[in-house]
Amino acid sequence: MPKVGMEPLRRAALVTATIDAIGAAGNLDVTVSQIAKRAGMSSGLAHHYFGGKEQIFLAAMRHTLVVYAAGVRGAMAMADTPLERLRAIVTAGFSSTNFRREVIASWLNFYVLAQTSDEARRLLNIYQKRLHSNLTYNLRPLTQDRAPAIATRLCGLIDGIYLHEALGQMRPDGQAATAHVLKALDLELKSKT
Amino acid sequence: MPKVGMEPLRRAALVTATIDAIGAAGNLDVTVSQIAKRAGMSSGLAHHYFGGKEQIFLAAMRHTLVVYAAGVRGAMAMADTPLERLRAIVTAGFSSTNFRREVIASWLNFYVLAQTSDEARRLLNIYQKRLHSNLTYNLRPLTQDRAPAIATRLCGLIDGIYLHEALGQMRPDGQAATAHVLKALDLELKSKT
DNA sequence: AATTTTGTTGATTGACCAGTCAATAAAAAA
DNA sequence: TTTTTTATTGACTGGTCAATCAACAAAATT
Repeated sequence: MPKVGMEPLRRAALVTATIDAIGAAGNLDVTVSQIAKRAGMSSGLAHHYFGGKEQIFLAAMRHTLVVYAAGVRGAMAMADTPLERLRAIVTAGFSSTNFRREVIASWLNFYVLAQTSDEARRLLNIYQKRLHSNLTYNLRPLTQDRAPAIATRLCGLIDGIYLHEALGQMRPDGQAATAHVLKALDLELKSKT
Repeated sequence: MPKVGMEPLRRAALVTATIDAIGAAGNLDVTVSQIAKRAGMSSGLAHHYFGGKEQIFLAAMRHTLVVYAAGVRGAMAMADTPLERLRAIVTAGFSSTNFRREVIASWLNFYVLAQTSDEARRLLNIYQKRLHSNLTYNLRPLTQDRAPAIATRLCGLIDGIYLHEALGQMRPDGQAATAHVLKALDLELKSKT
């Protein structure tokens, strides 16, 4: 049976299976066997490729972040002005790819993981720093030295609304979420102080 | 040794021990024995009073919410105008009581618990609804029918900034957090649409 | 004084699971 | 062809832990 060149396929399968499993369980109490089964292989193989459970989680987290970053970059590339780019950043974060139940559940659990795992915290800080700096950079021409503070508020609002949608009993509504953040952006831009 | 009337004392000790233990561990992988030891009793007794692990967590969550709600009520009672009450709500949420590492860590983990436990989700929804309705009620005289939407954004911002402080490597800064939310409130109030 | 209620412990049980390992086999390299 | 590398499995081990239980003891009730 062994076909050569399986490693990347297996790793990818495990990563998406992990996100699905976390989404299904709602927490990180997911066994390696469950993940492996979902990915169509034995638990031994999962250990073989990733070494341990935490490394599987971290790989899933990295993947989530990479997908998110790619979405933001893609959306920004289509925009010509700072304002359009700001809108693109917000919209991309609430796009259907990043705003599915399983992905949201994963984020929530990564937050918790970041409290104990240095690597998880590092990854989360990269995301937060990048979001903040993307916003600041594009806010600068519009708001000068107020840009960093505004970016901080927008970051908070984005993550907060994300959280709210995650916990609300209703199906996550990316449209409404986006509209709220854009409204806040609007208010910030109109203000002179 | 058995002194009568211990039940309420034991329950209270277990609840605070649970919050401390979650804060120390950073997640819900806290054993009943650890909690019991921290509260100065045997694991059997913890089971005796609460029945099971999840119920201990839920009791801790209820306690956190009760303390939070009391803080908000207390701060609101000192205020005379809607605007002052709005400021009180925001400030109370970031007060030193609610803005300690262990409490923040507990909140984060309660978010995760809410994904699997109906009772946890119910409790969290109560908190969210109450916050939203407190804000809406006091925003109404100032902003009429825009109040609910503004309240939604403020809720999001509060929770989002709370989250950010929880995950940042620095010591949580309630002052700065409060200032950001109040600034956003200010912008919303100045806007005519 | 006898009985019931309340408080308390720590051992035990039964289940679960991460990580290891020996075994097997196809493919690639020597 | 022999050897090495890569792929794969599932059984096994050692450890952990939630929940239960028998036993003991003080206080309250009868």
